[in-house]
Amino acid sequence: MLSYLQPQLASESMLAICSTSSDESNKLTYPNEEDTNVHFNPVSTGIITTSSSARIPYSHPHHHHHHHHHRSPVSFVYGHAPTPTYGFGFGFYEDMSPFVDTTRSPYSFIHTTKRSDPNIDVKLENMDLWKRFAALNLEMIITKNGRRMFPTFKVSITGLDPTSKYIVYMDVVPVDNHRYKHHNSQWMITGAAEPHMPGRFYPHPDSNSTGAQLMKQPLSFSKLKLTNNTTDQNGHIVLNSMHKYIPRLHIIQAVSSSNNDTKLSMGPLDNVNIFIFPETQFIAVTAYQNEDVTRLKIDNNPFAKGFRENNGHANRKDVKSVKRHIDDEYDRRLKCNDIYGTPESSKRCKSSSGEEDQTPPSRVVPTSSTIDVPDSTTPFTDGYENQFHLHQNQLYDPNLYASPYSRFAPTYPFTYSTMASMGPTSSTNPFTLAAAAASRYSSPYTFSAPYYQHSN
DNA sequence: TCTTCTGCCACATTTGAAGGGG
DNA sequence: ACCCCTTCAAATGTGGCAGAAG
Repeated sequence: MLSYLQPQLASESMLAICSTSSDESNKLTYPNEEDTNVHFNPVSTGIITTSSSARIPYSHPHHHHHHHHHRSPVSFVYGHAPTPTYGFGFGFYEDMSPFVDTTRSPYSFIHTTKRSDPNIDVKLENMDLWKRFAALNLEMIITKNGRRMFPTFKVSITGLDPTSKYIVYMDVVPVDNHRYKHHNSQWMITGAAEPHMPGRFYPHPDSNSTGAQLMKQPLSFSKLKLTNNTTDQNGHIVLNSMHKYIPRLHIIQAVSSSNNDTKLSMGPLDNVNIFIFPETQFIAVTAYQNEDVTRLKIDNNPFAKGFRENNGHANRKDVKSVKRHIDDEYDRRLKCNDIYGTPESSKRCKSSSGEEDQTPPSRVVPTSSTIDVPDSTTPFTDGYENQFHLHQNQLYDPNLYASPYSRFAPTYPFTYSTMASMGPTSSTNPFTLAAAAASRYSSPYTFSAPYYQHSN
């Protein structure tokens, strides 16, 4: 492995990252049980953050003494998630009781695989909604052409270097090695999982931005799509139906190329930060299994308003009713038009980014975020091709990294065909490289080594 | 038989081009 | 010319449903 690396990158840190598929390396990357002095106790009164990711001090395997100042006063317990035998609980909890209601737990564990910059913190924006779904066992529809996630994965980031540029992207990885089925209103395991198709990474539209820009407003991954089409050519994330997954957020600090200020490149893999929110776990399905999940989606997803009770499908085949509905819509638009003069109403009537309307119908007043939150997707050109083109021209300097990683790329079967036609091959695509990098310290099947943060 | 998947549908939002006023 | 707002229509995002597929 070492011989594949360019000299300047064949650092000790690279060693640690590249070899983590083994148990030995896990001990290097994660604090092991000897490092902890607090045992996980679910009955404890300790309450930790539930809306924000916990801070995990990262200690370089070979430089512990250099990084002690990064350790937070919080103690951690390293727990190996037991293999769940039934239910849809969250890892460790299944040890104690099946079908855990995650919303009642005062704990939240962070399932992070790497956090190289301890200053970076990430908060899941719509945590309340995620938790309501998690309590029901969230299902995400996957389709041949790709389906968006709902709720939308939306985060706000703090602690970035304001002037440095970052690459921010998402992927979705298996939570366990099981295939599930829904039977008698319950999820249960039916067998072993199908192999996961790795390497599909979704770069955030604002990825080519400075830390200041990225921290300015929440980052929404609303346009990410999930598919079950293994031959997908659109760069969507490929999942297996009836399998359990969790999204991951990756933040990589970019490094300026020395001879060209406008080109940036992914830094050493040391700069990778990964964040996982257990509340965002879901089972991929081609059709909803639990009607409570369906109901909650309909009630909160603006695109599904047509299925809401009072204007919903009970009347869909009633022509008169449909016409009346259309007239109502016309009236509504007229009203909207009527009050366009006031700035406030103007904003409300303007198109919003959709996921902002996640308030249940019973809740009348939207939060101030409806008005204040900028649409982070504005500069998005809505095409992976353009994104990669952007990276090719402005962000990614192939000369800097093509060589060390090109040896890794062949281990990844997937290539962006659209990307290939743009110039760089999969071996020089920064996101393919990132995928290879990420997989080296976190194979989807070995990442069941969660941390449970426990307040002191 | 049973479970899972697909295509099409009605209803809704979003987008972006075109037009108008300042 | 420019910018901001409005309008409008096409594109796109939803879950239901029936039947196909396995």
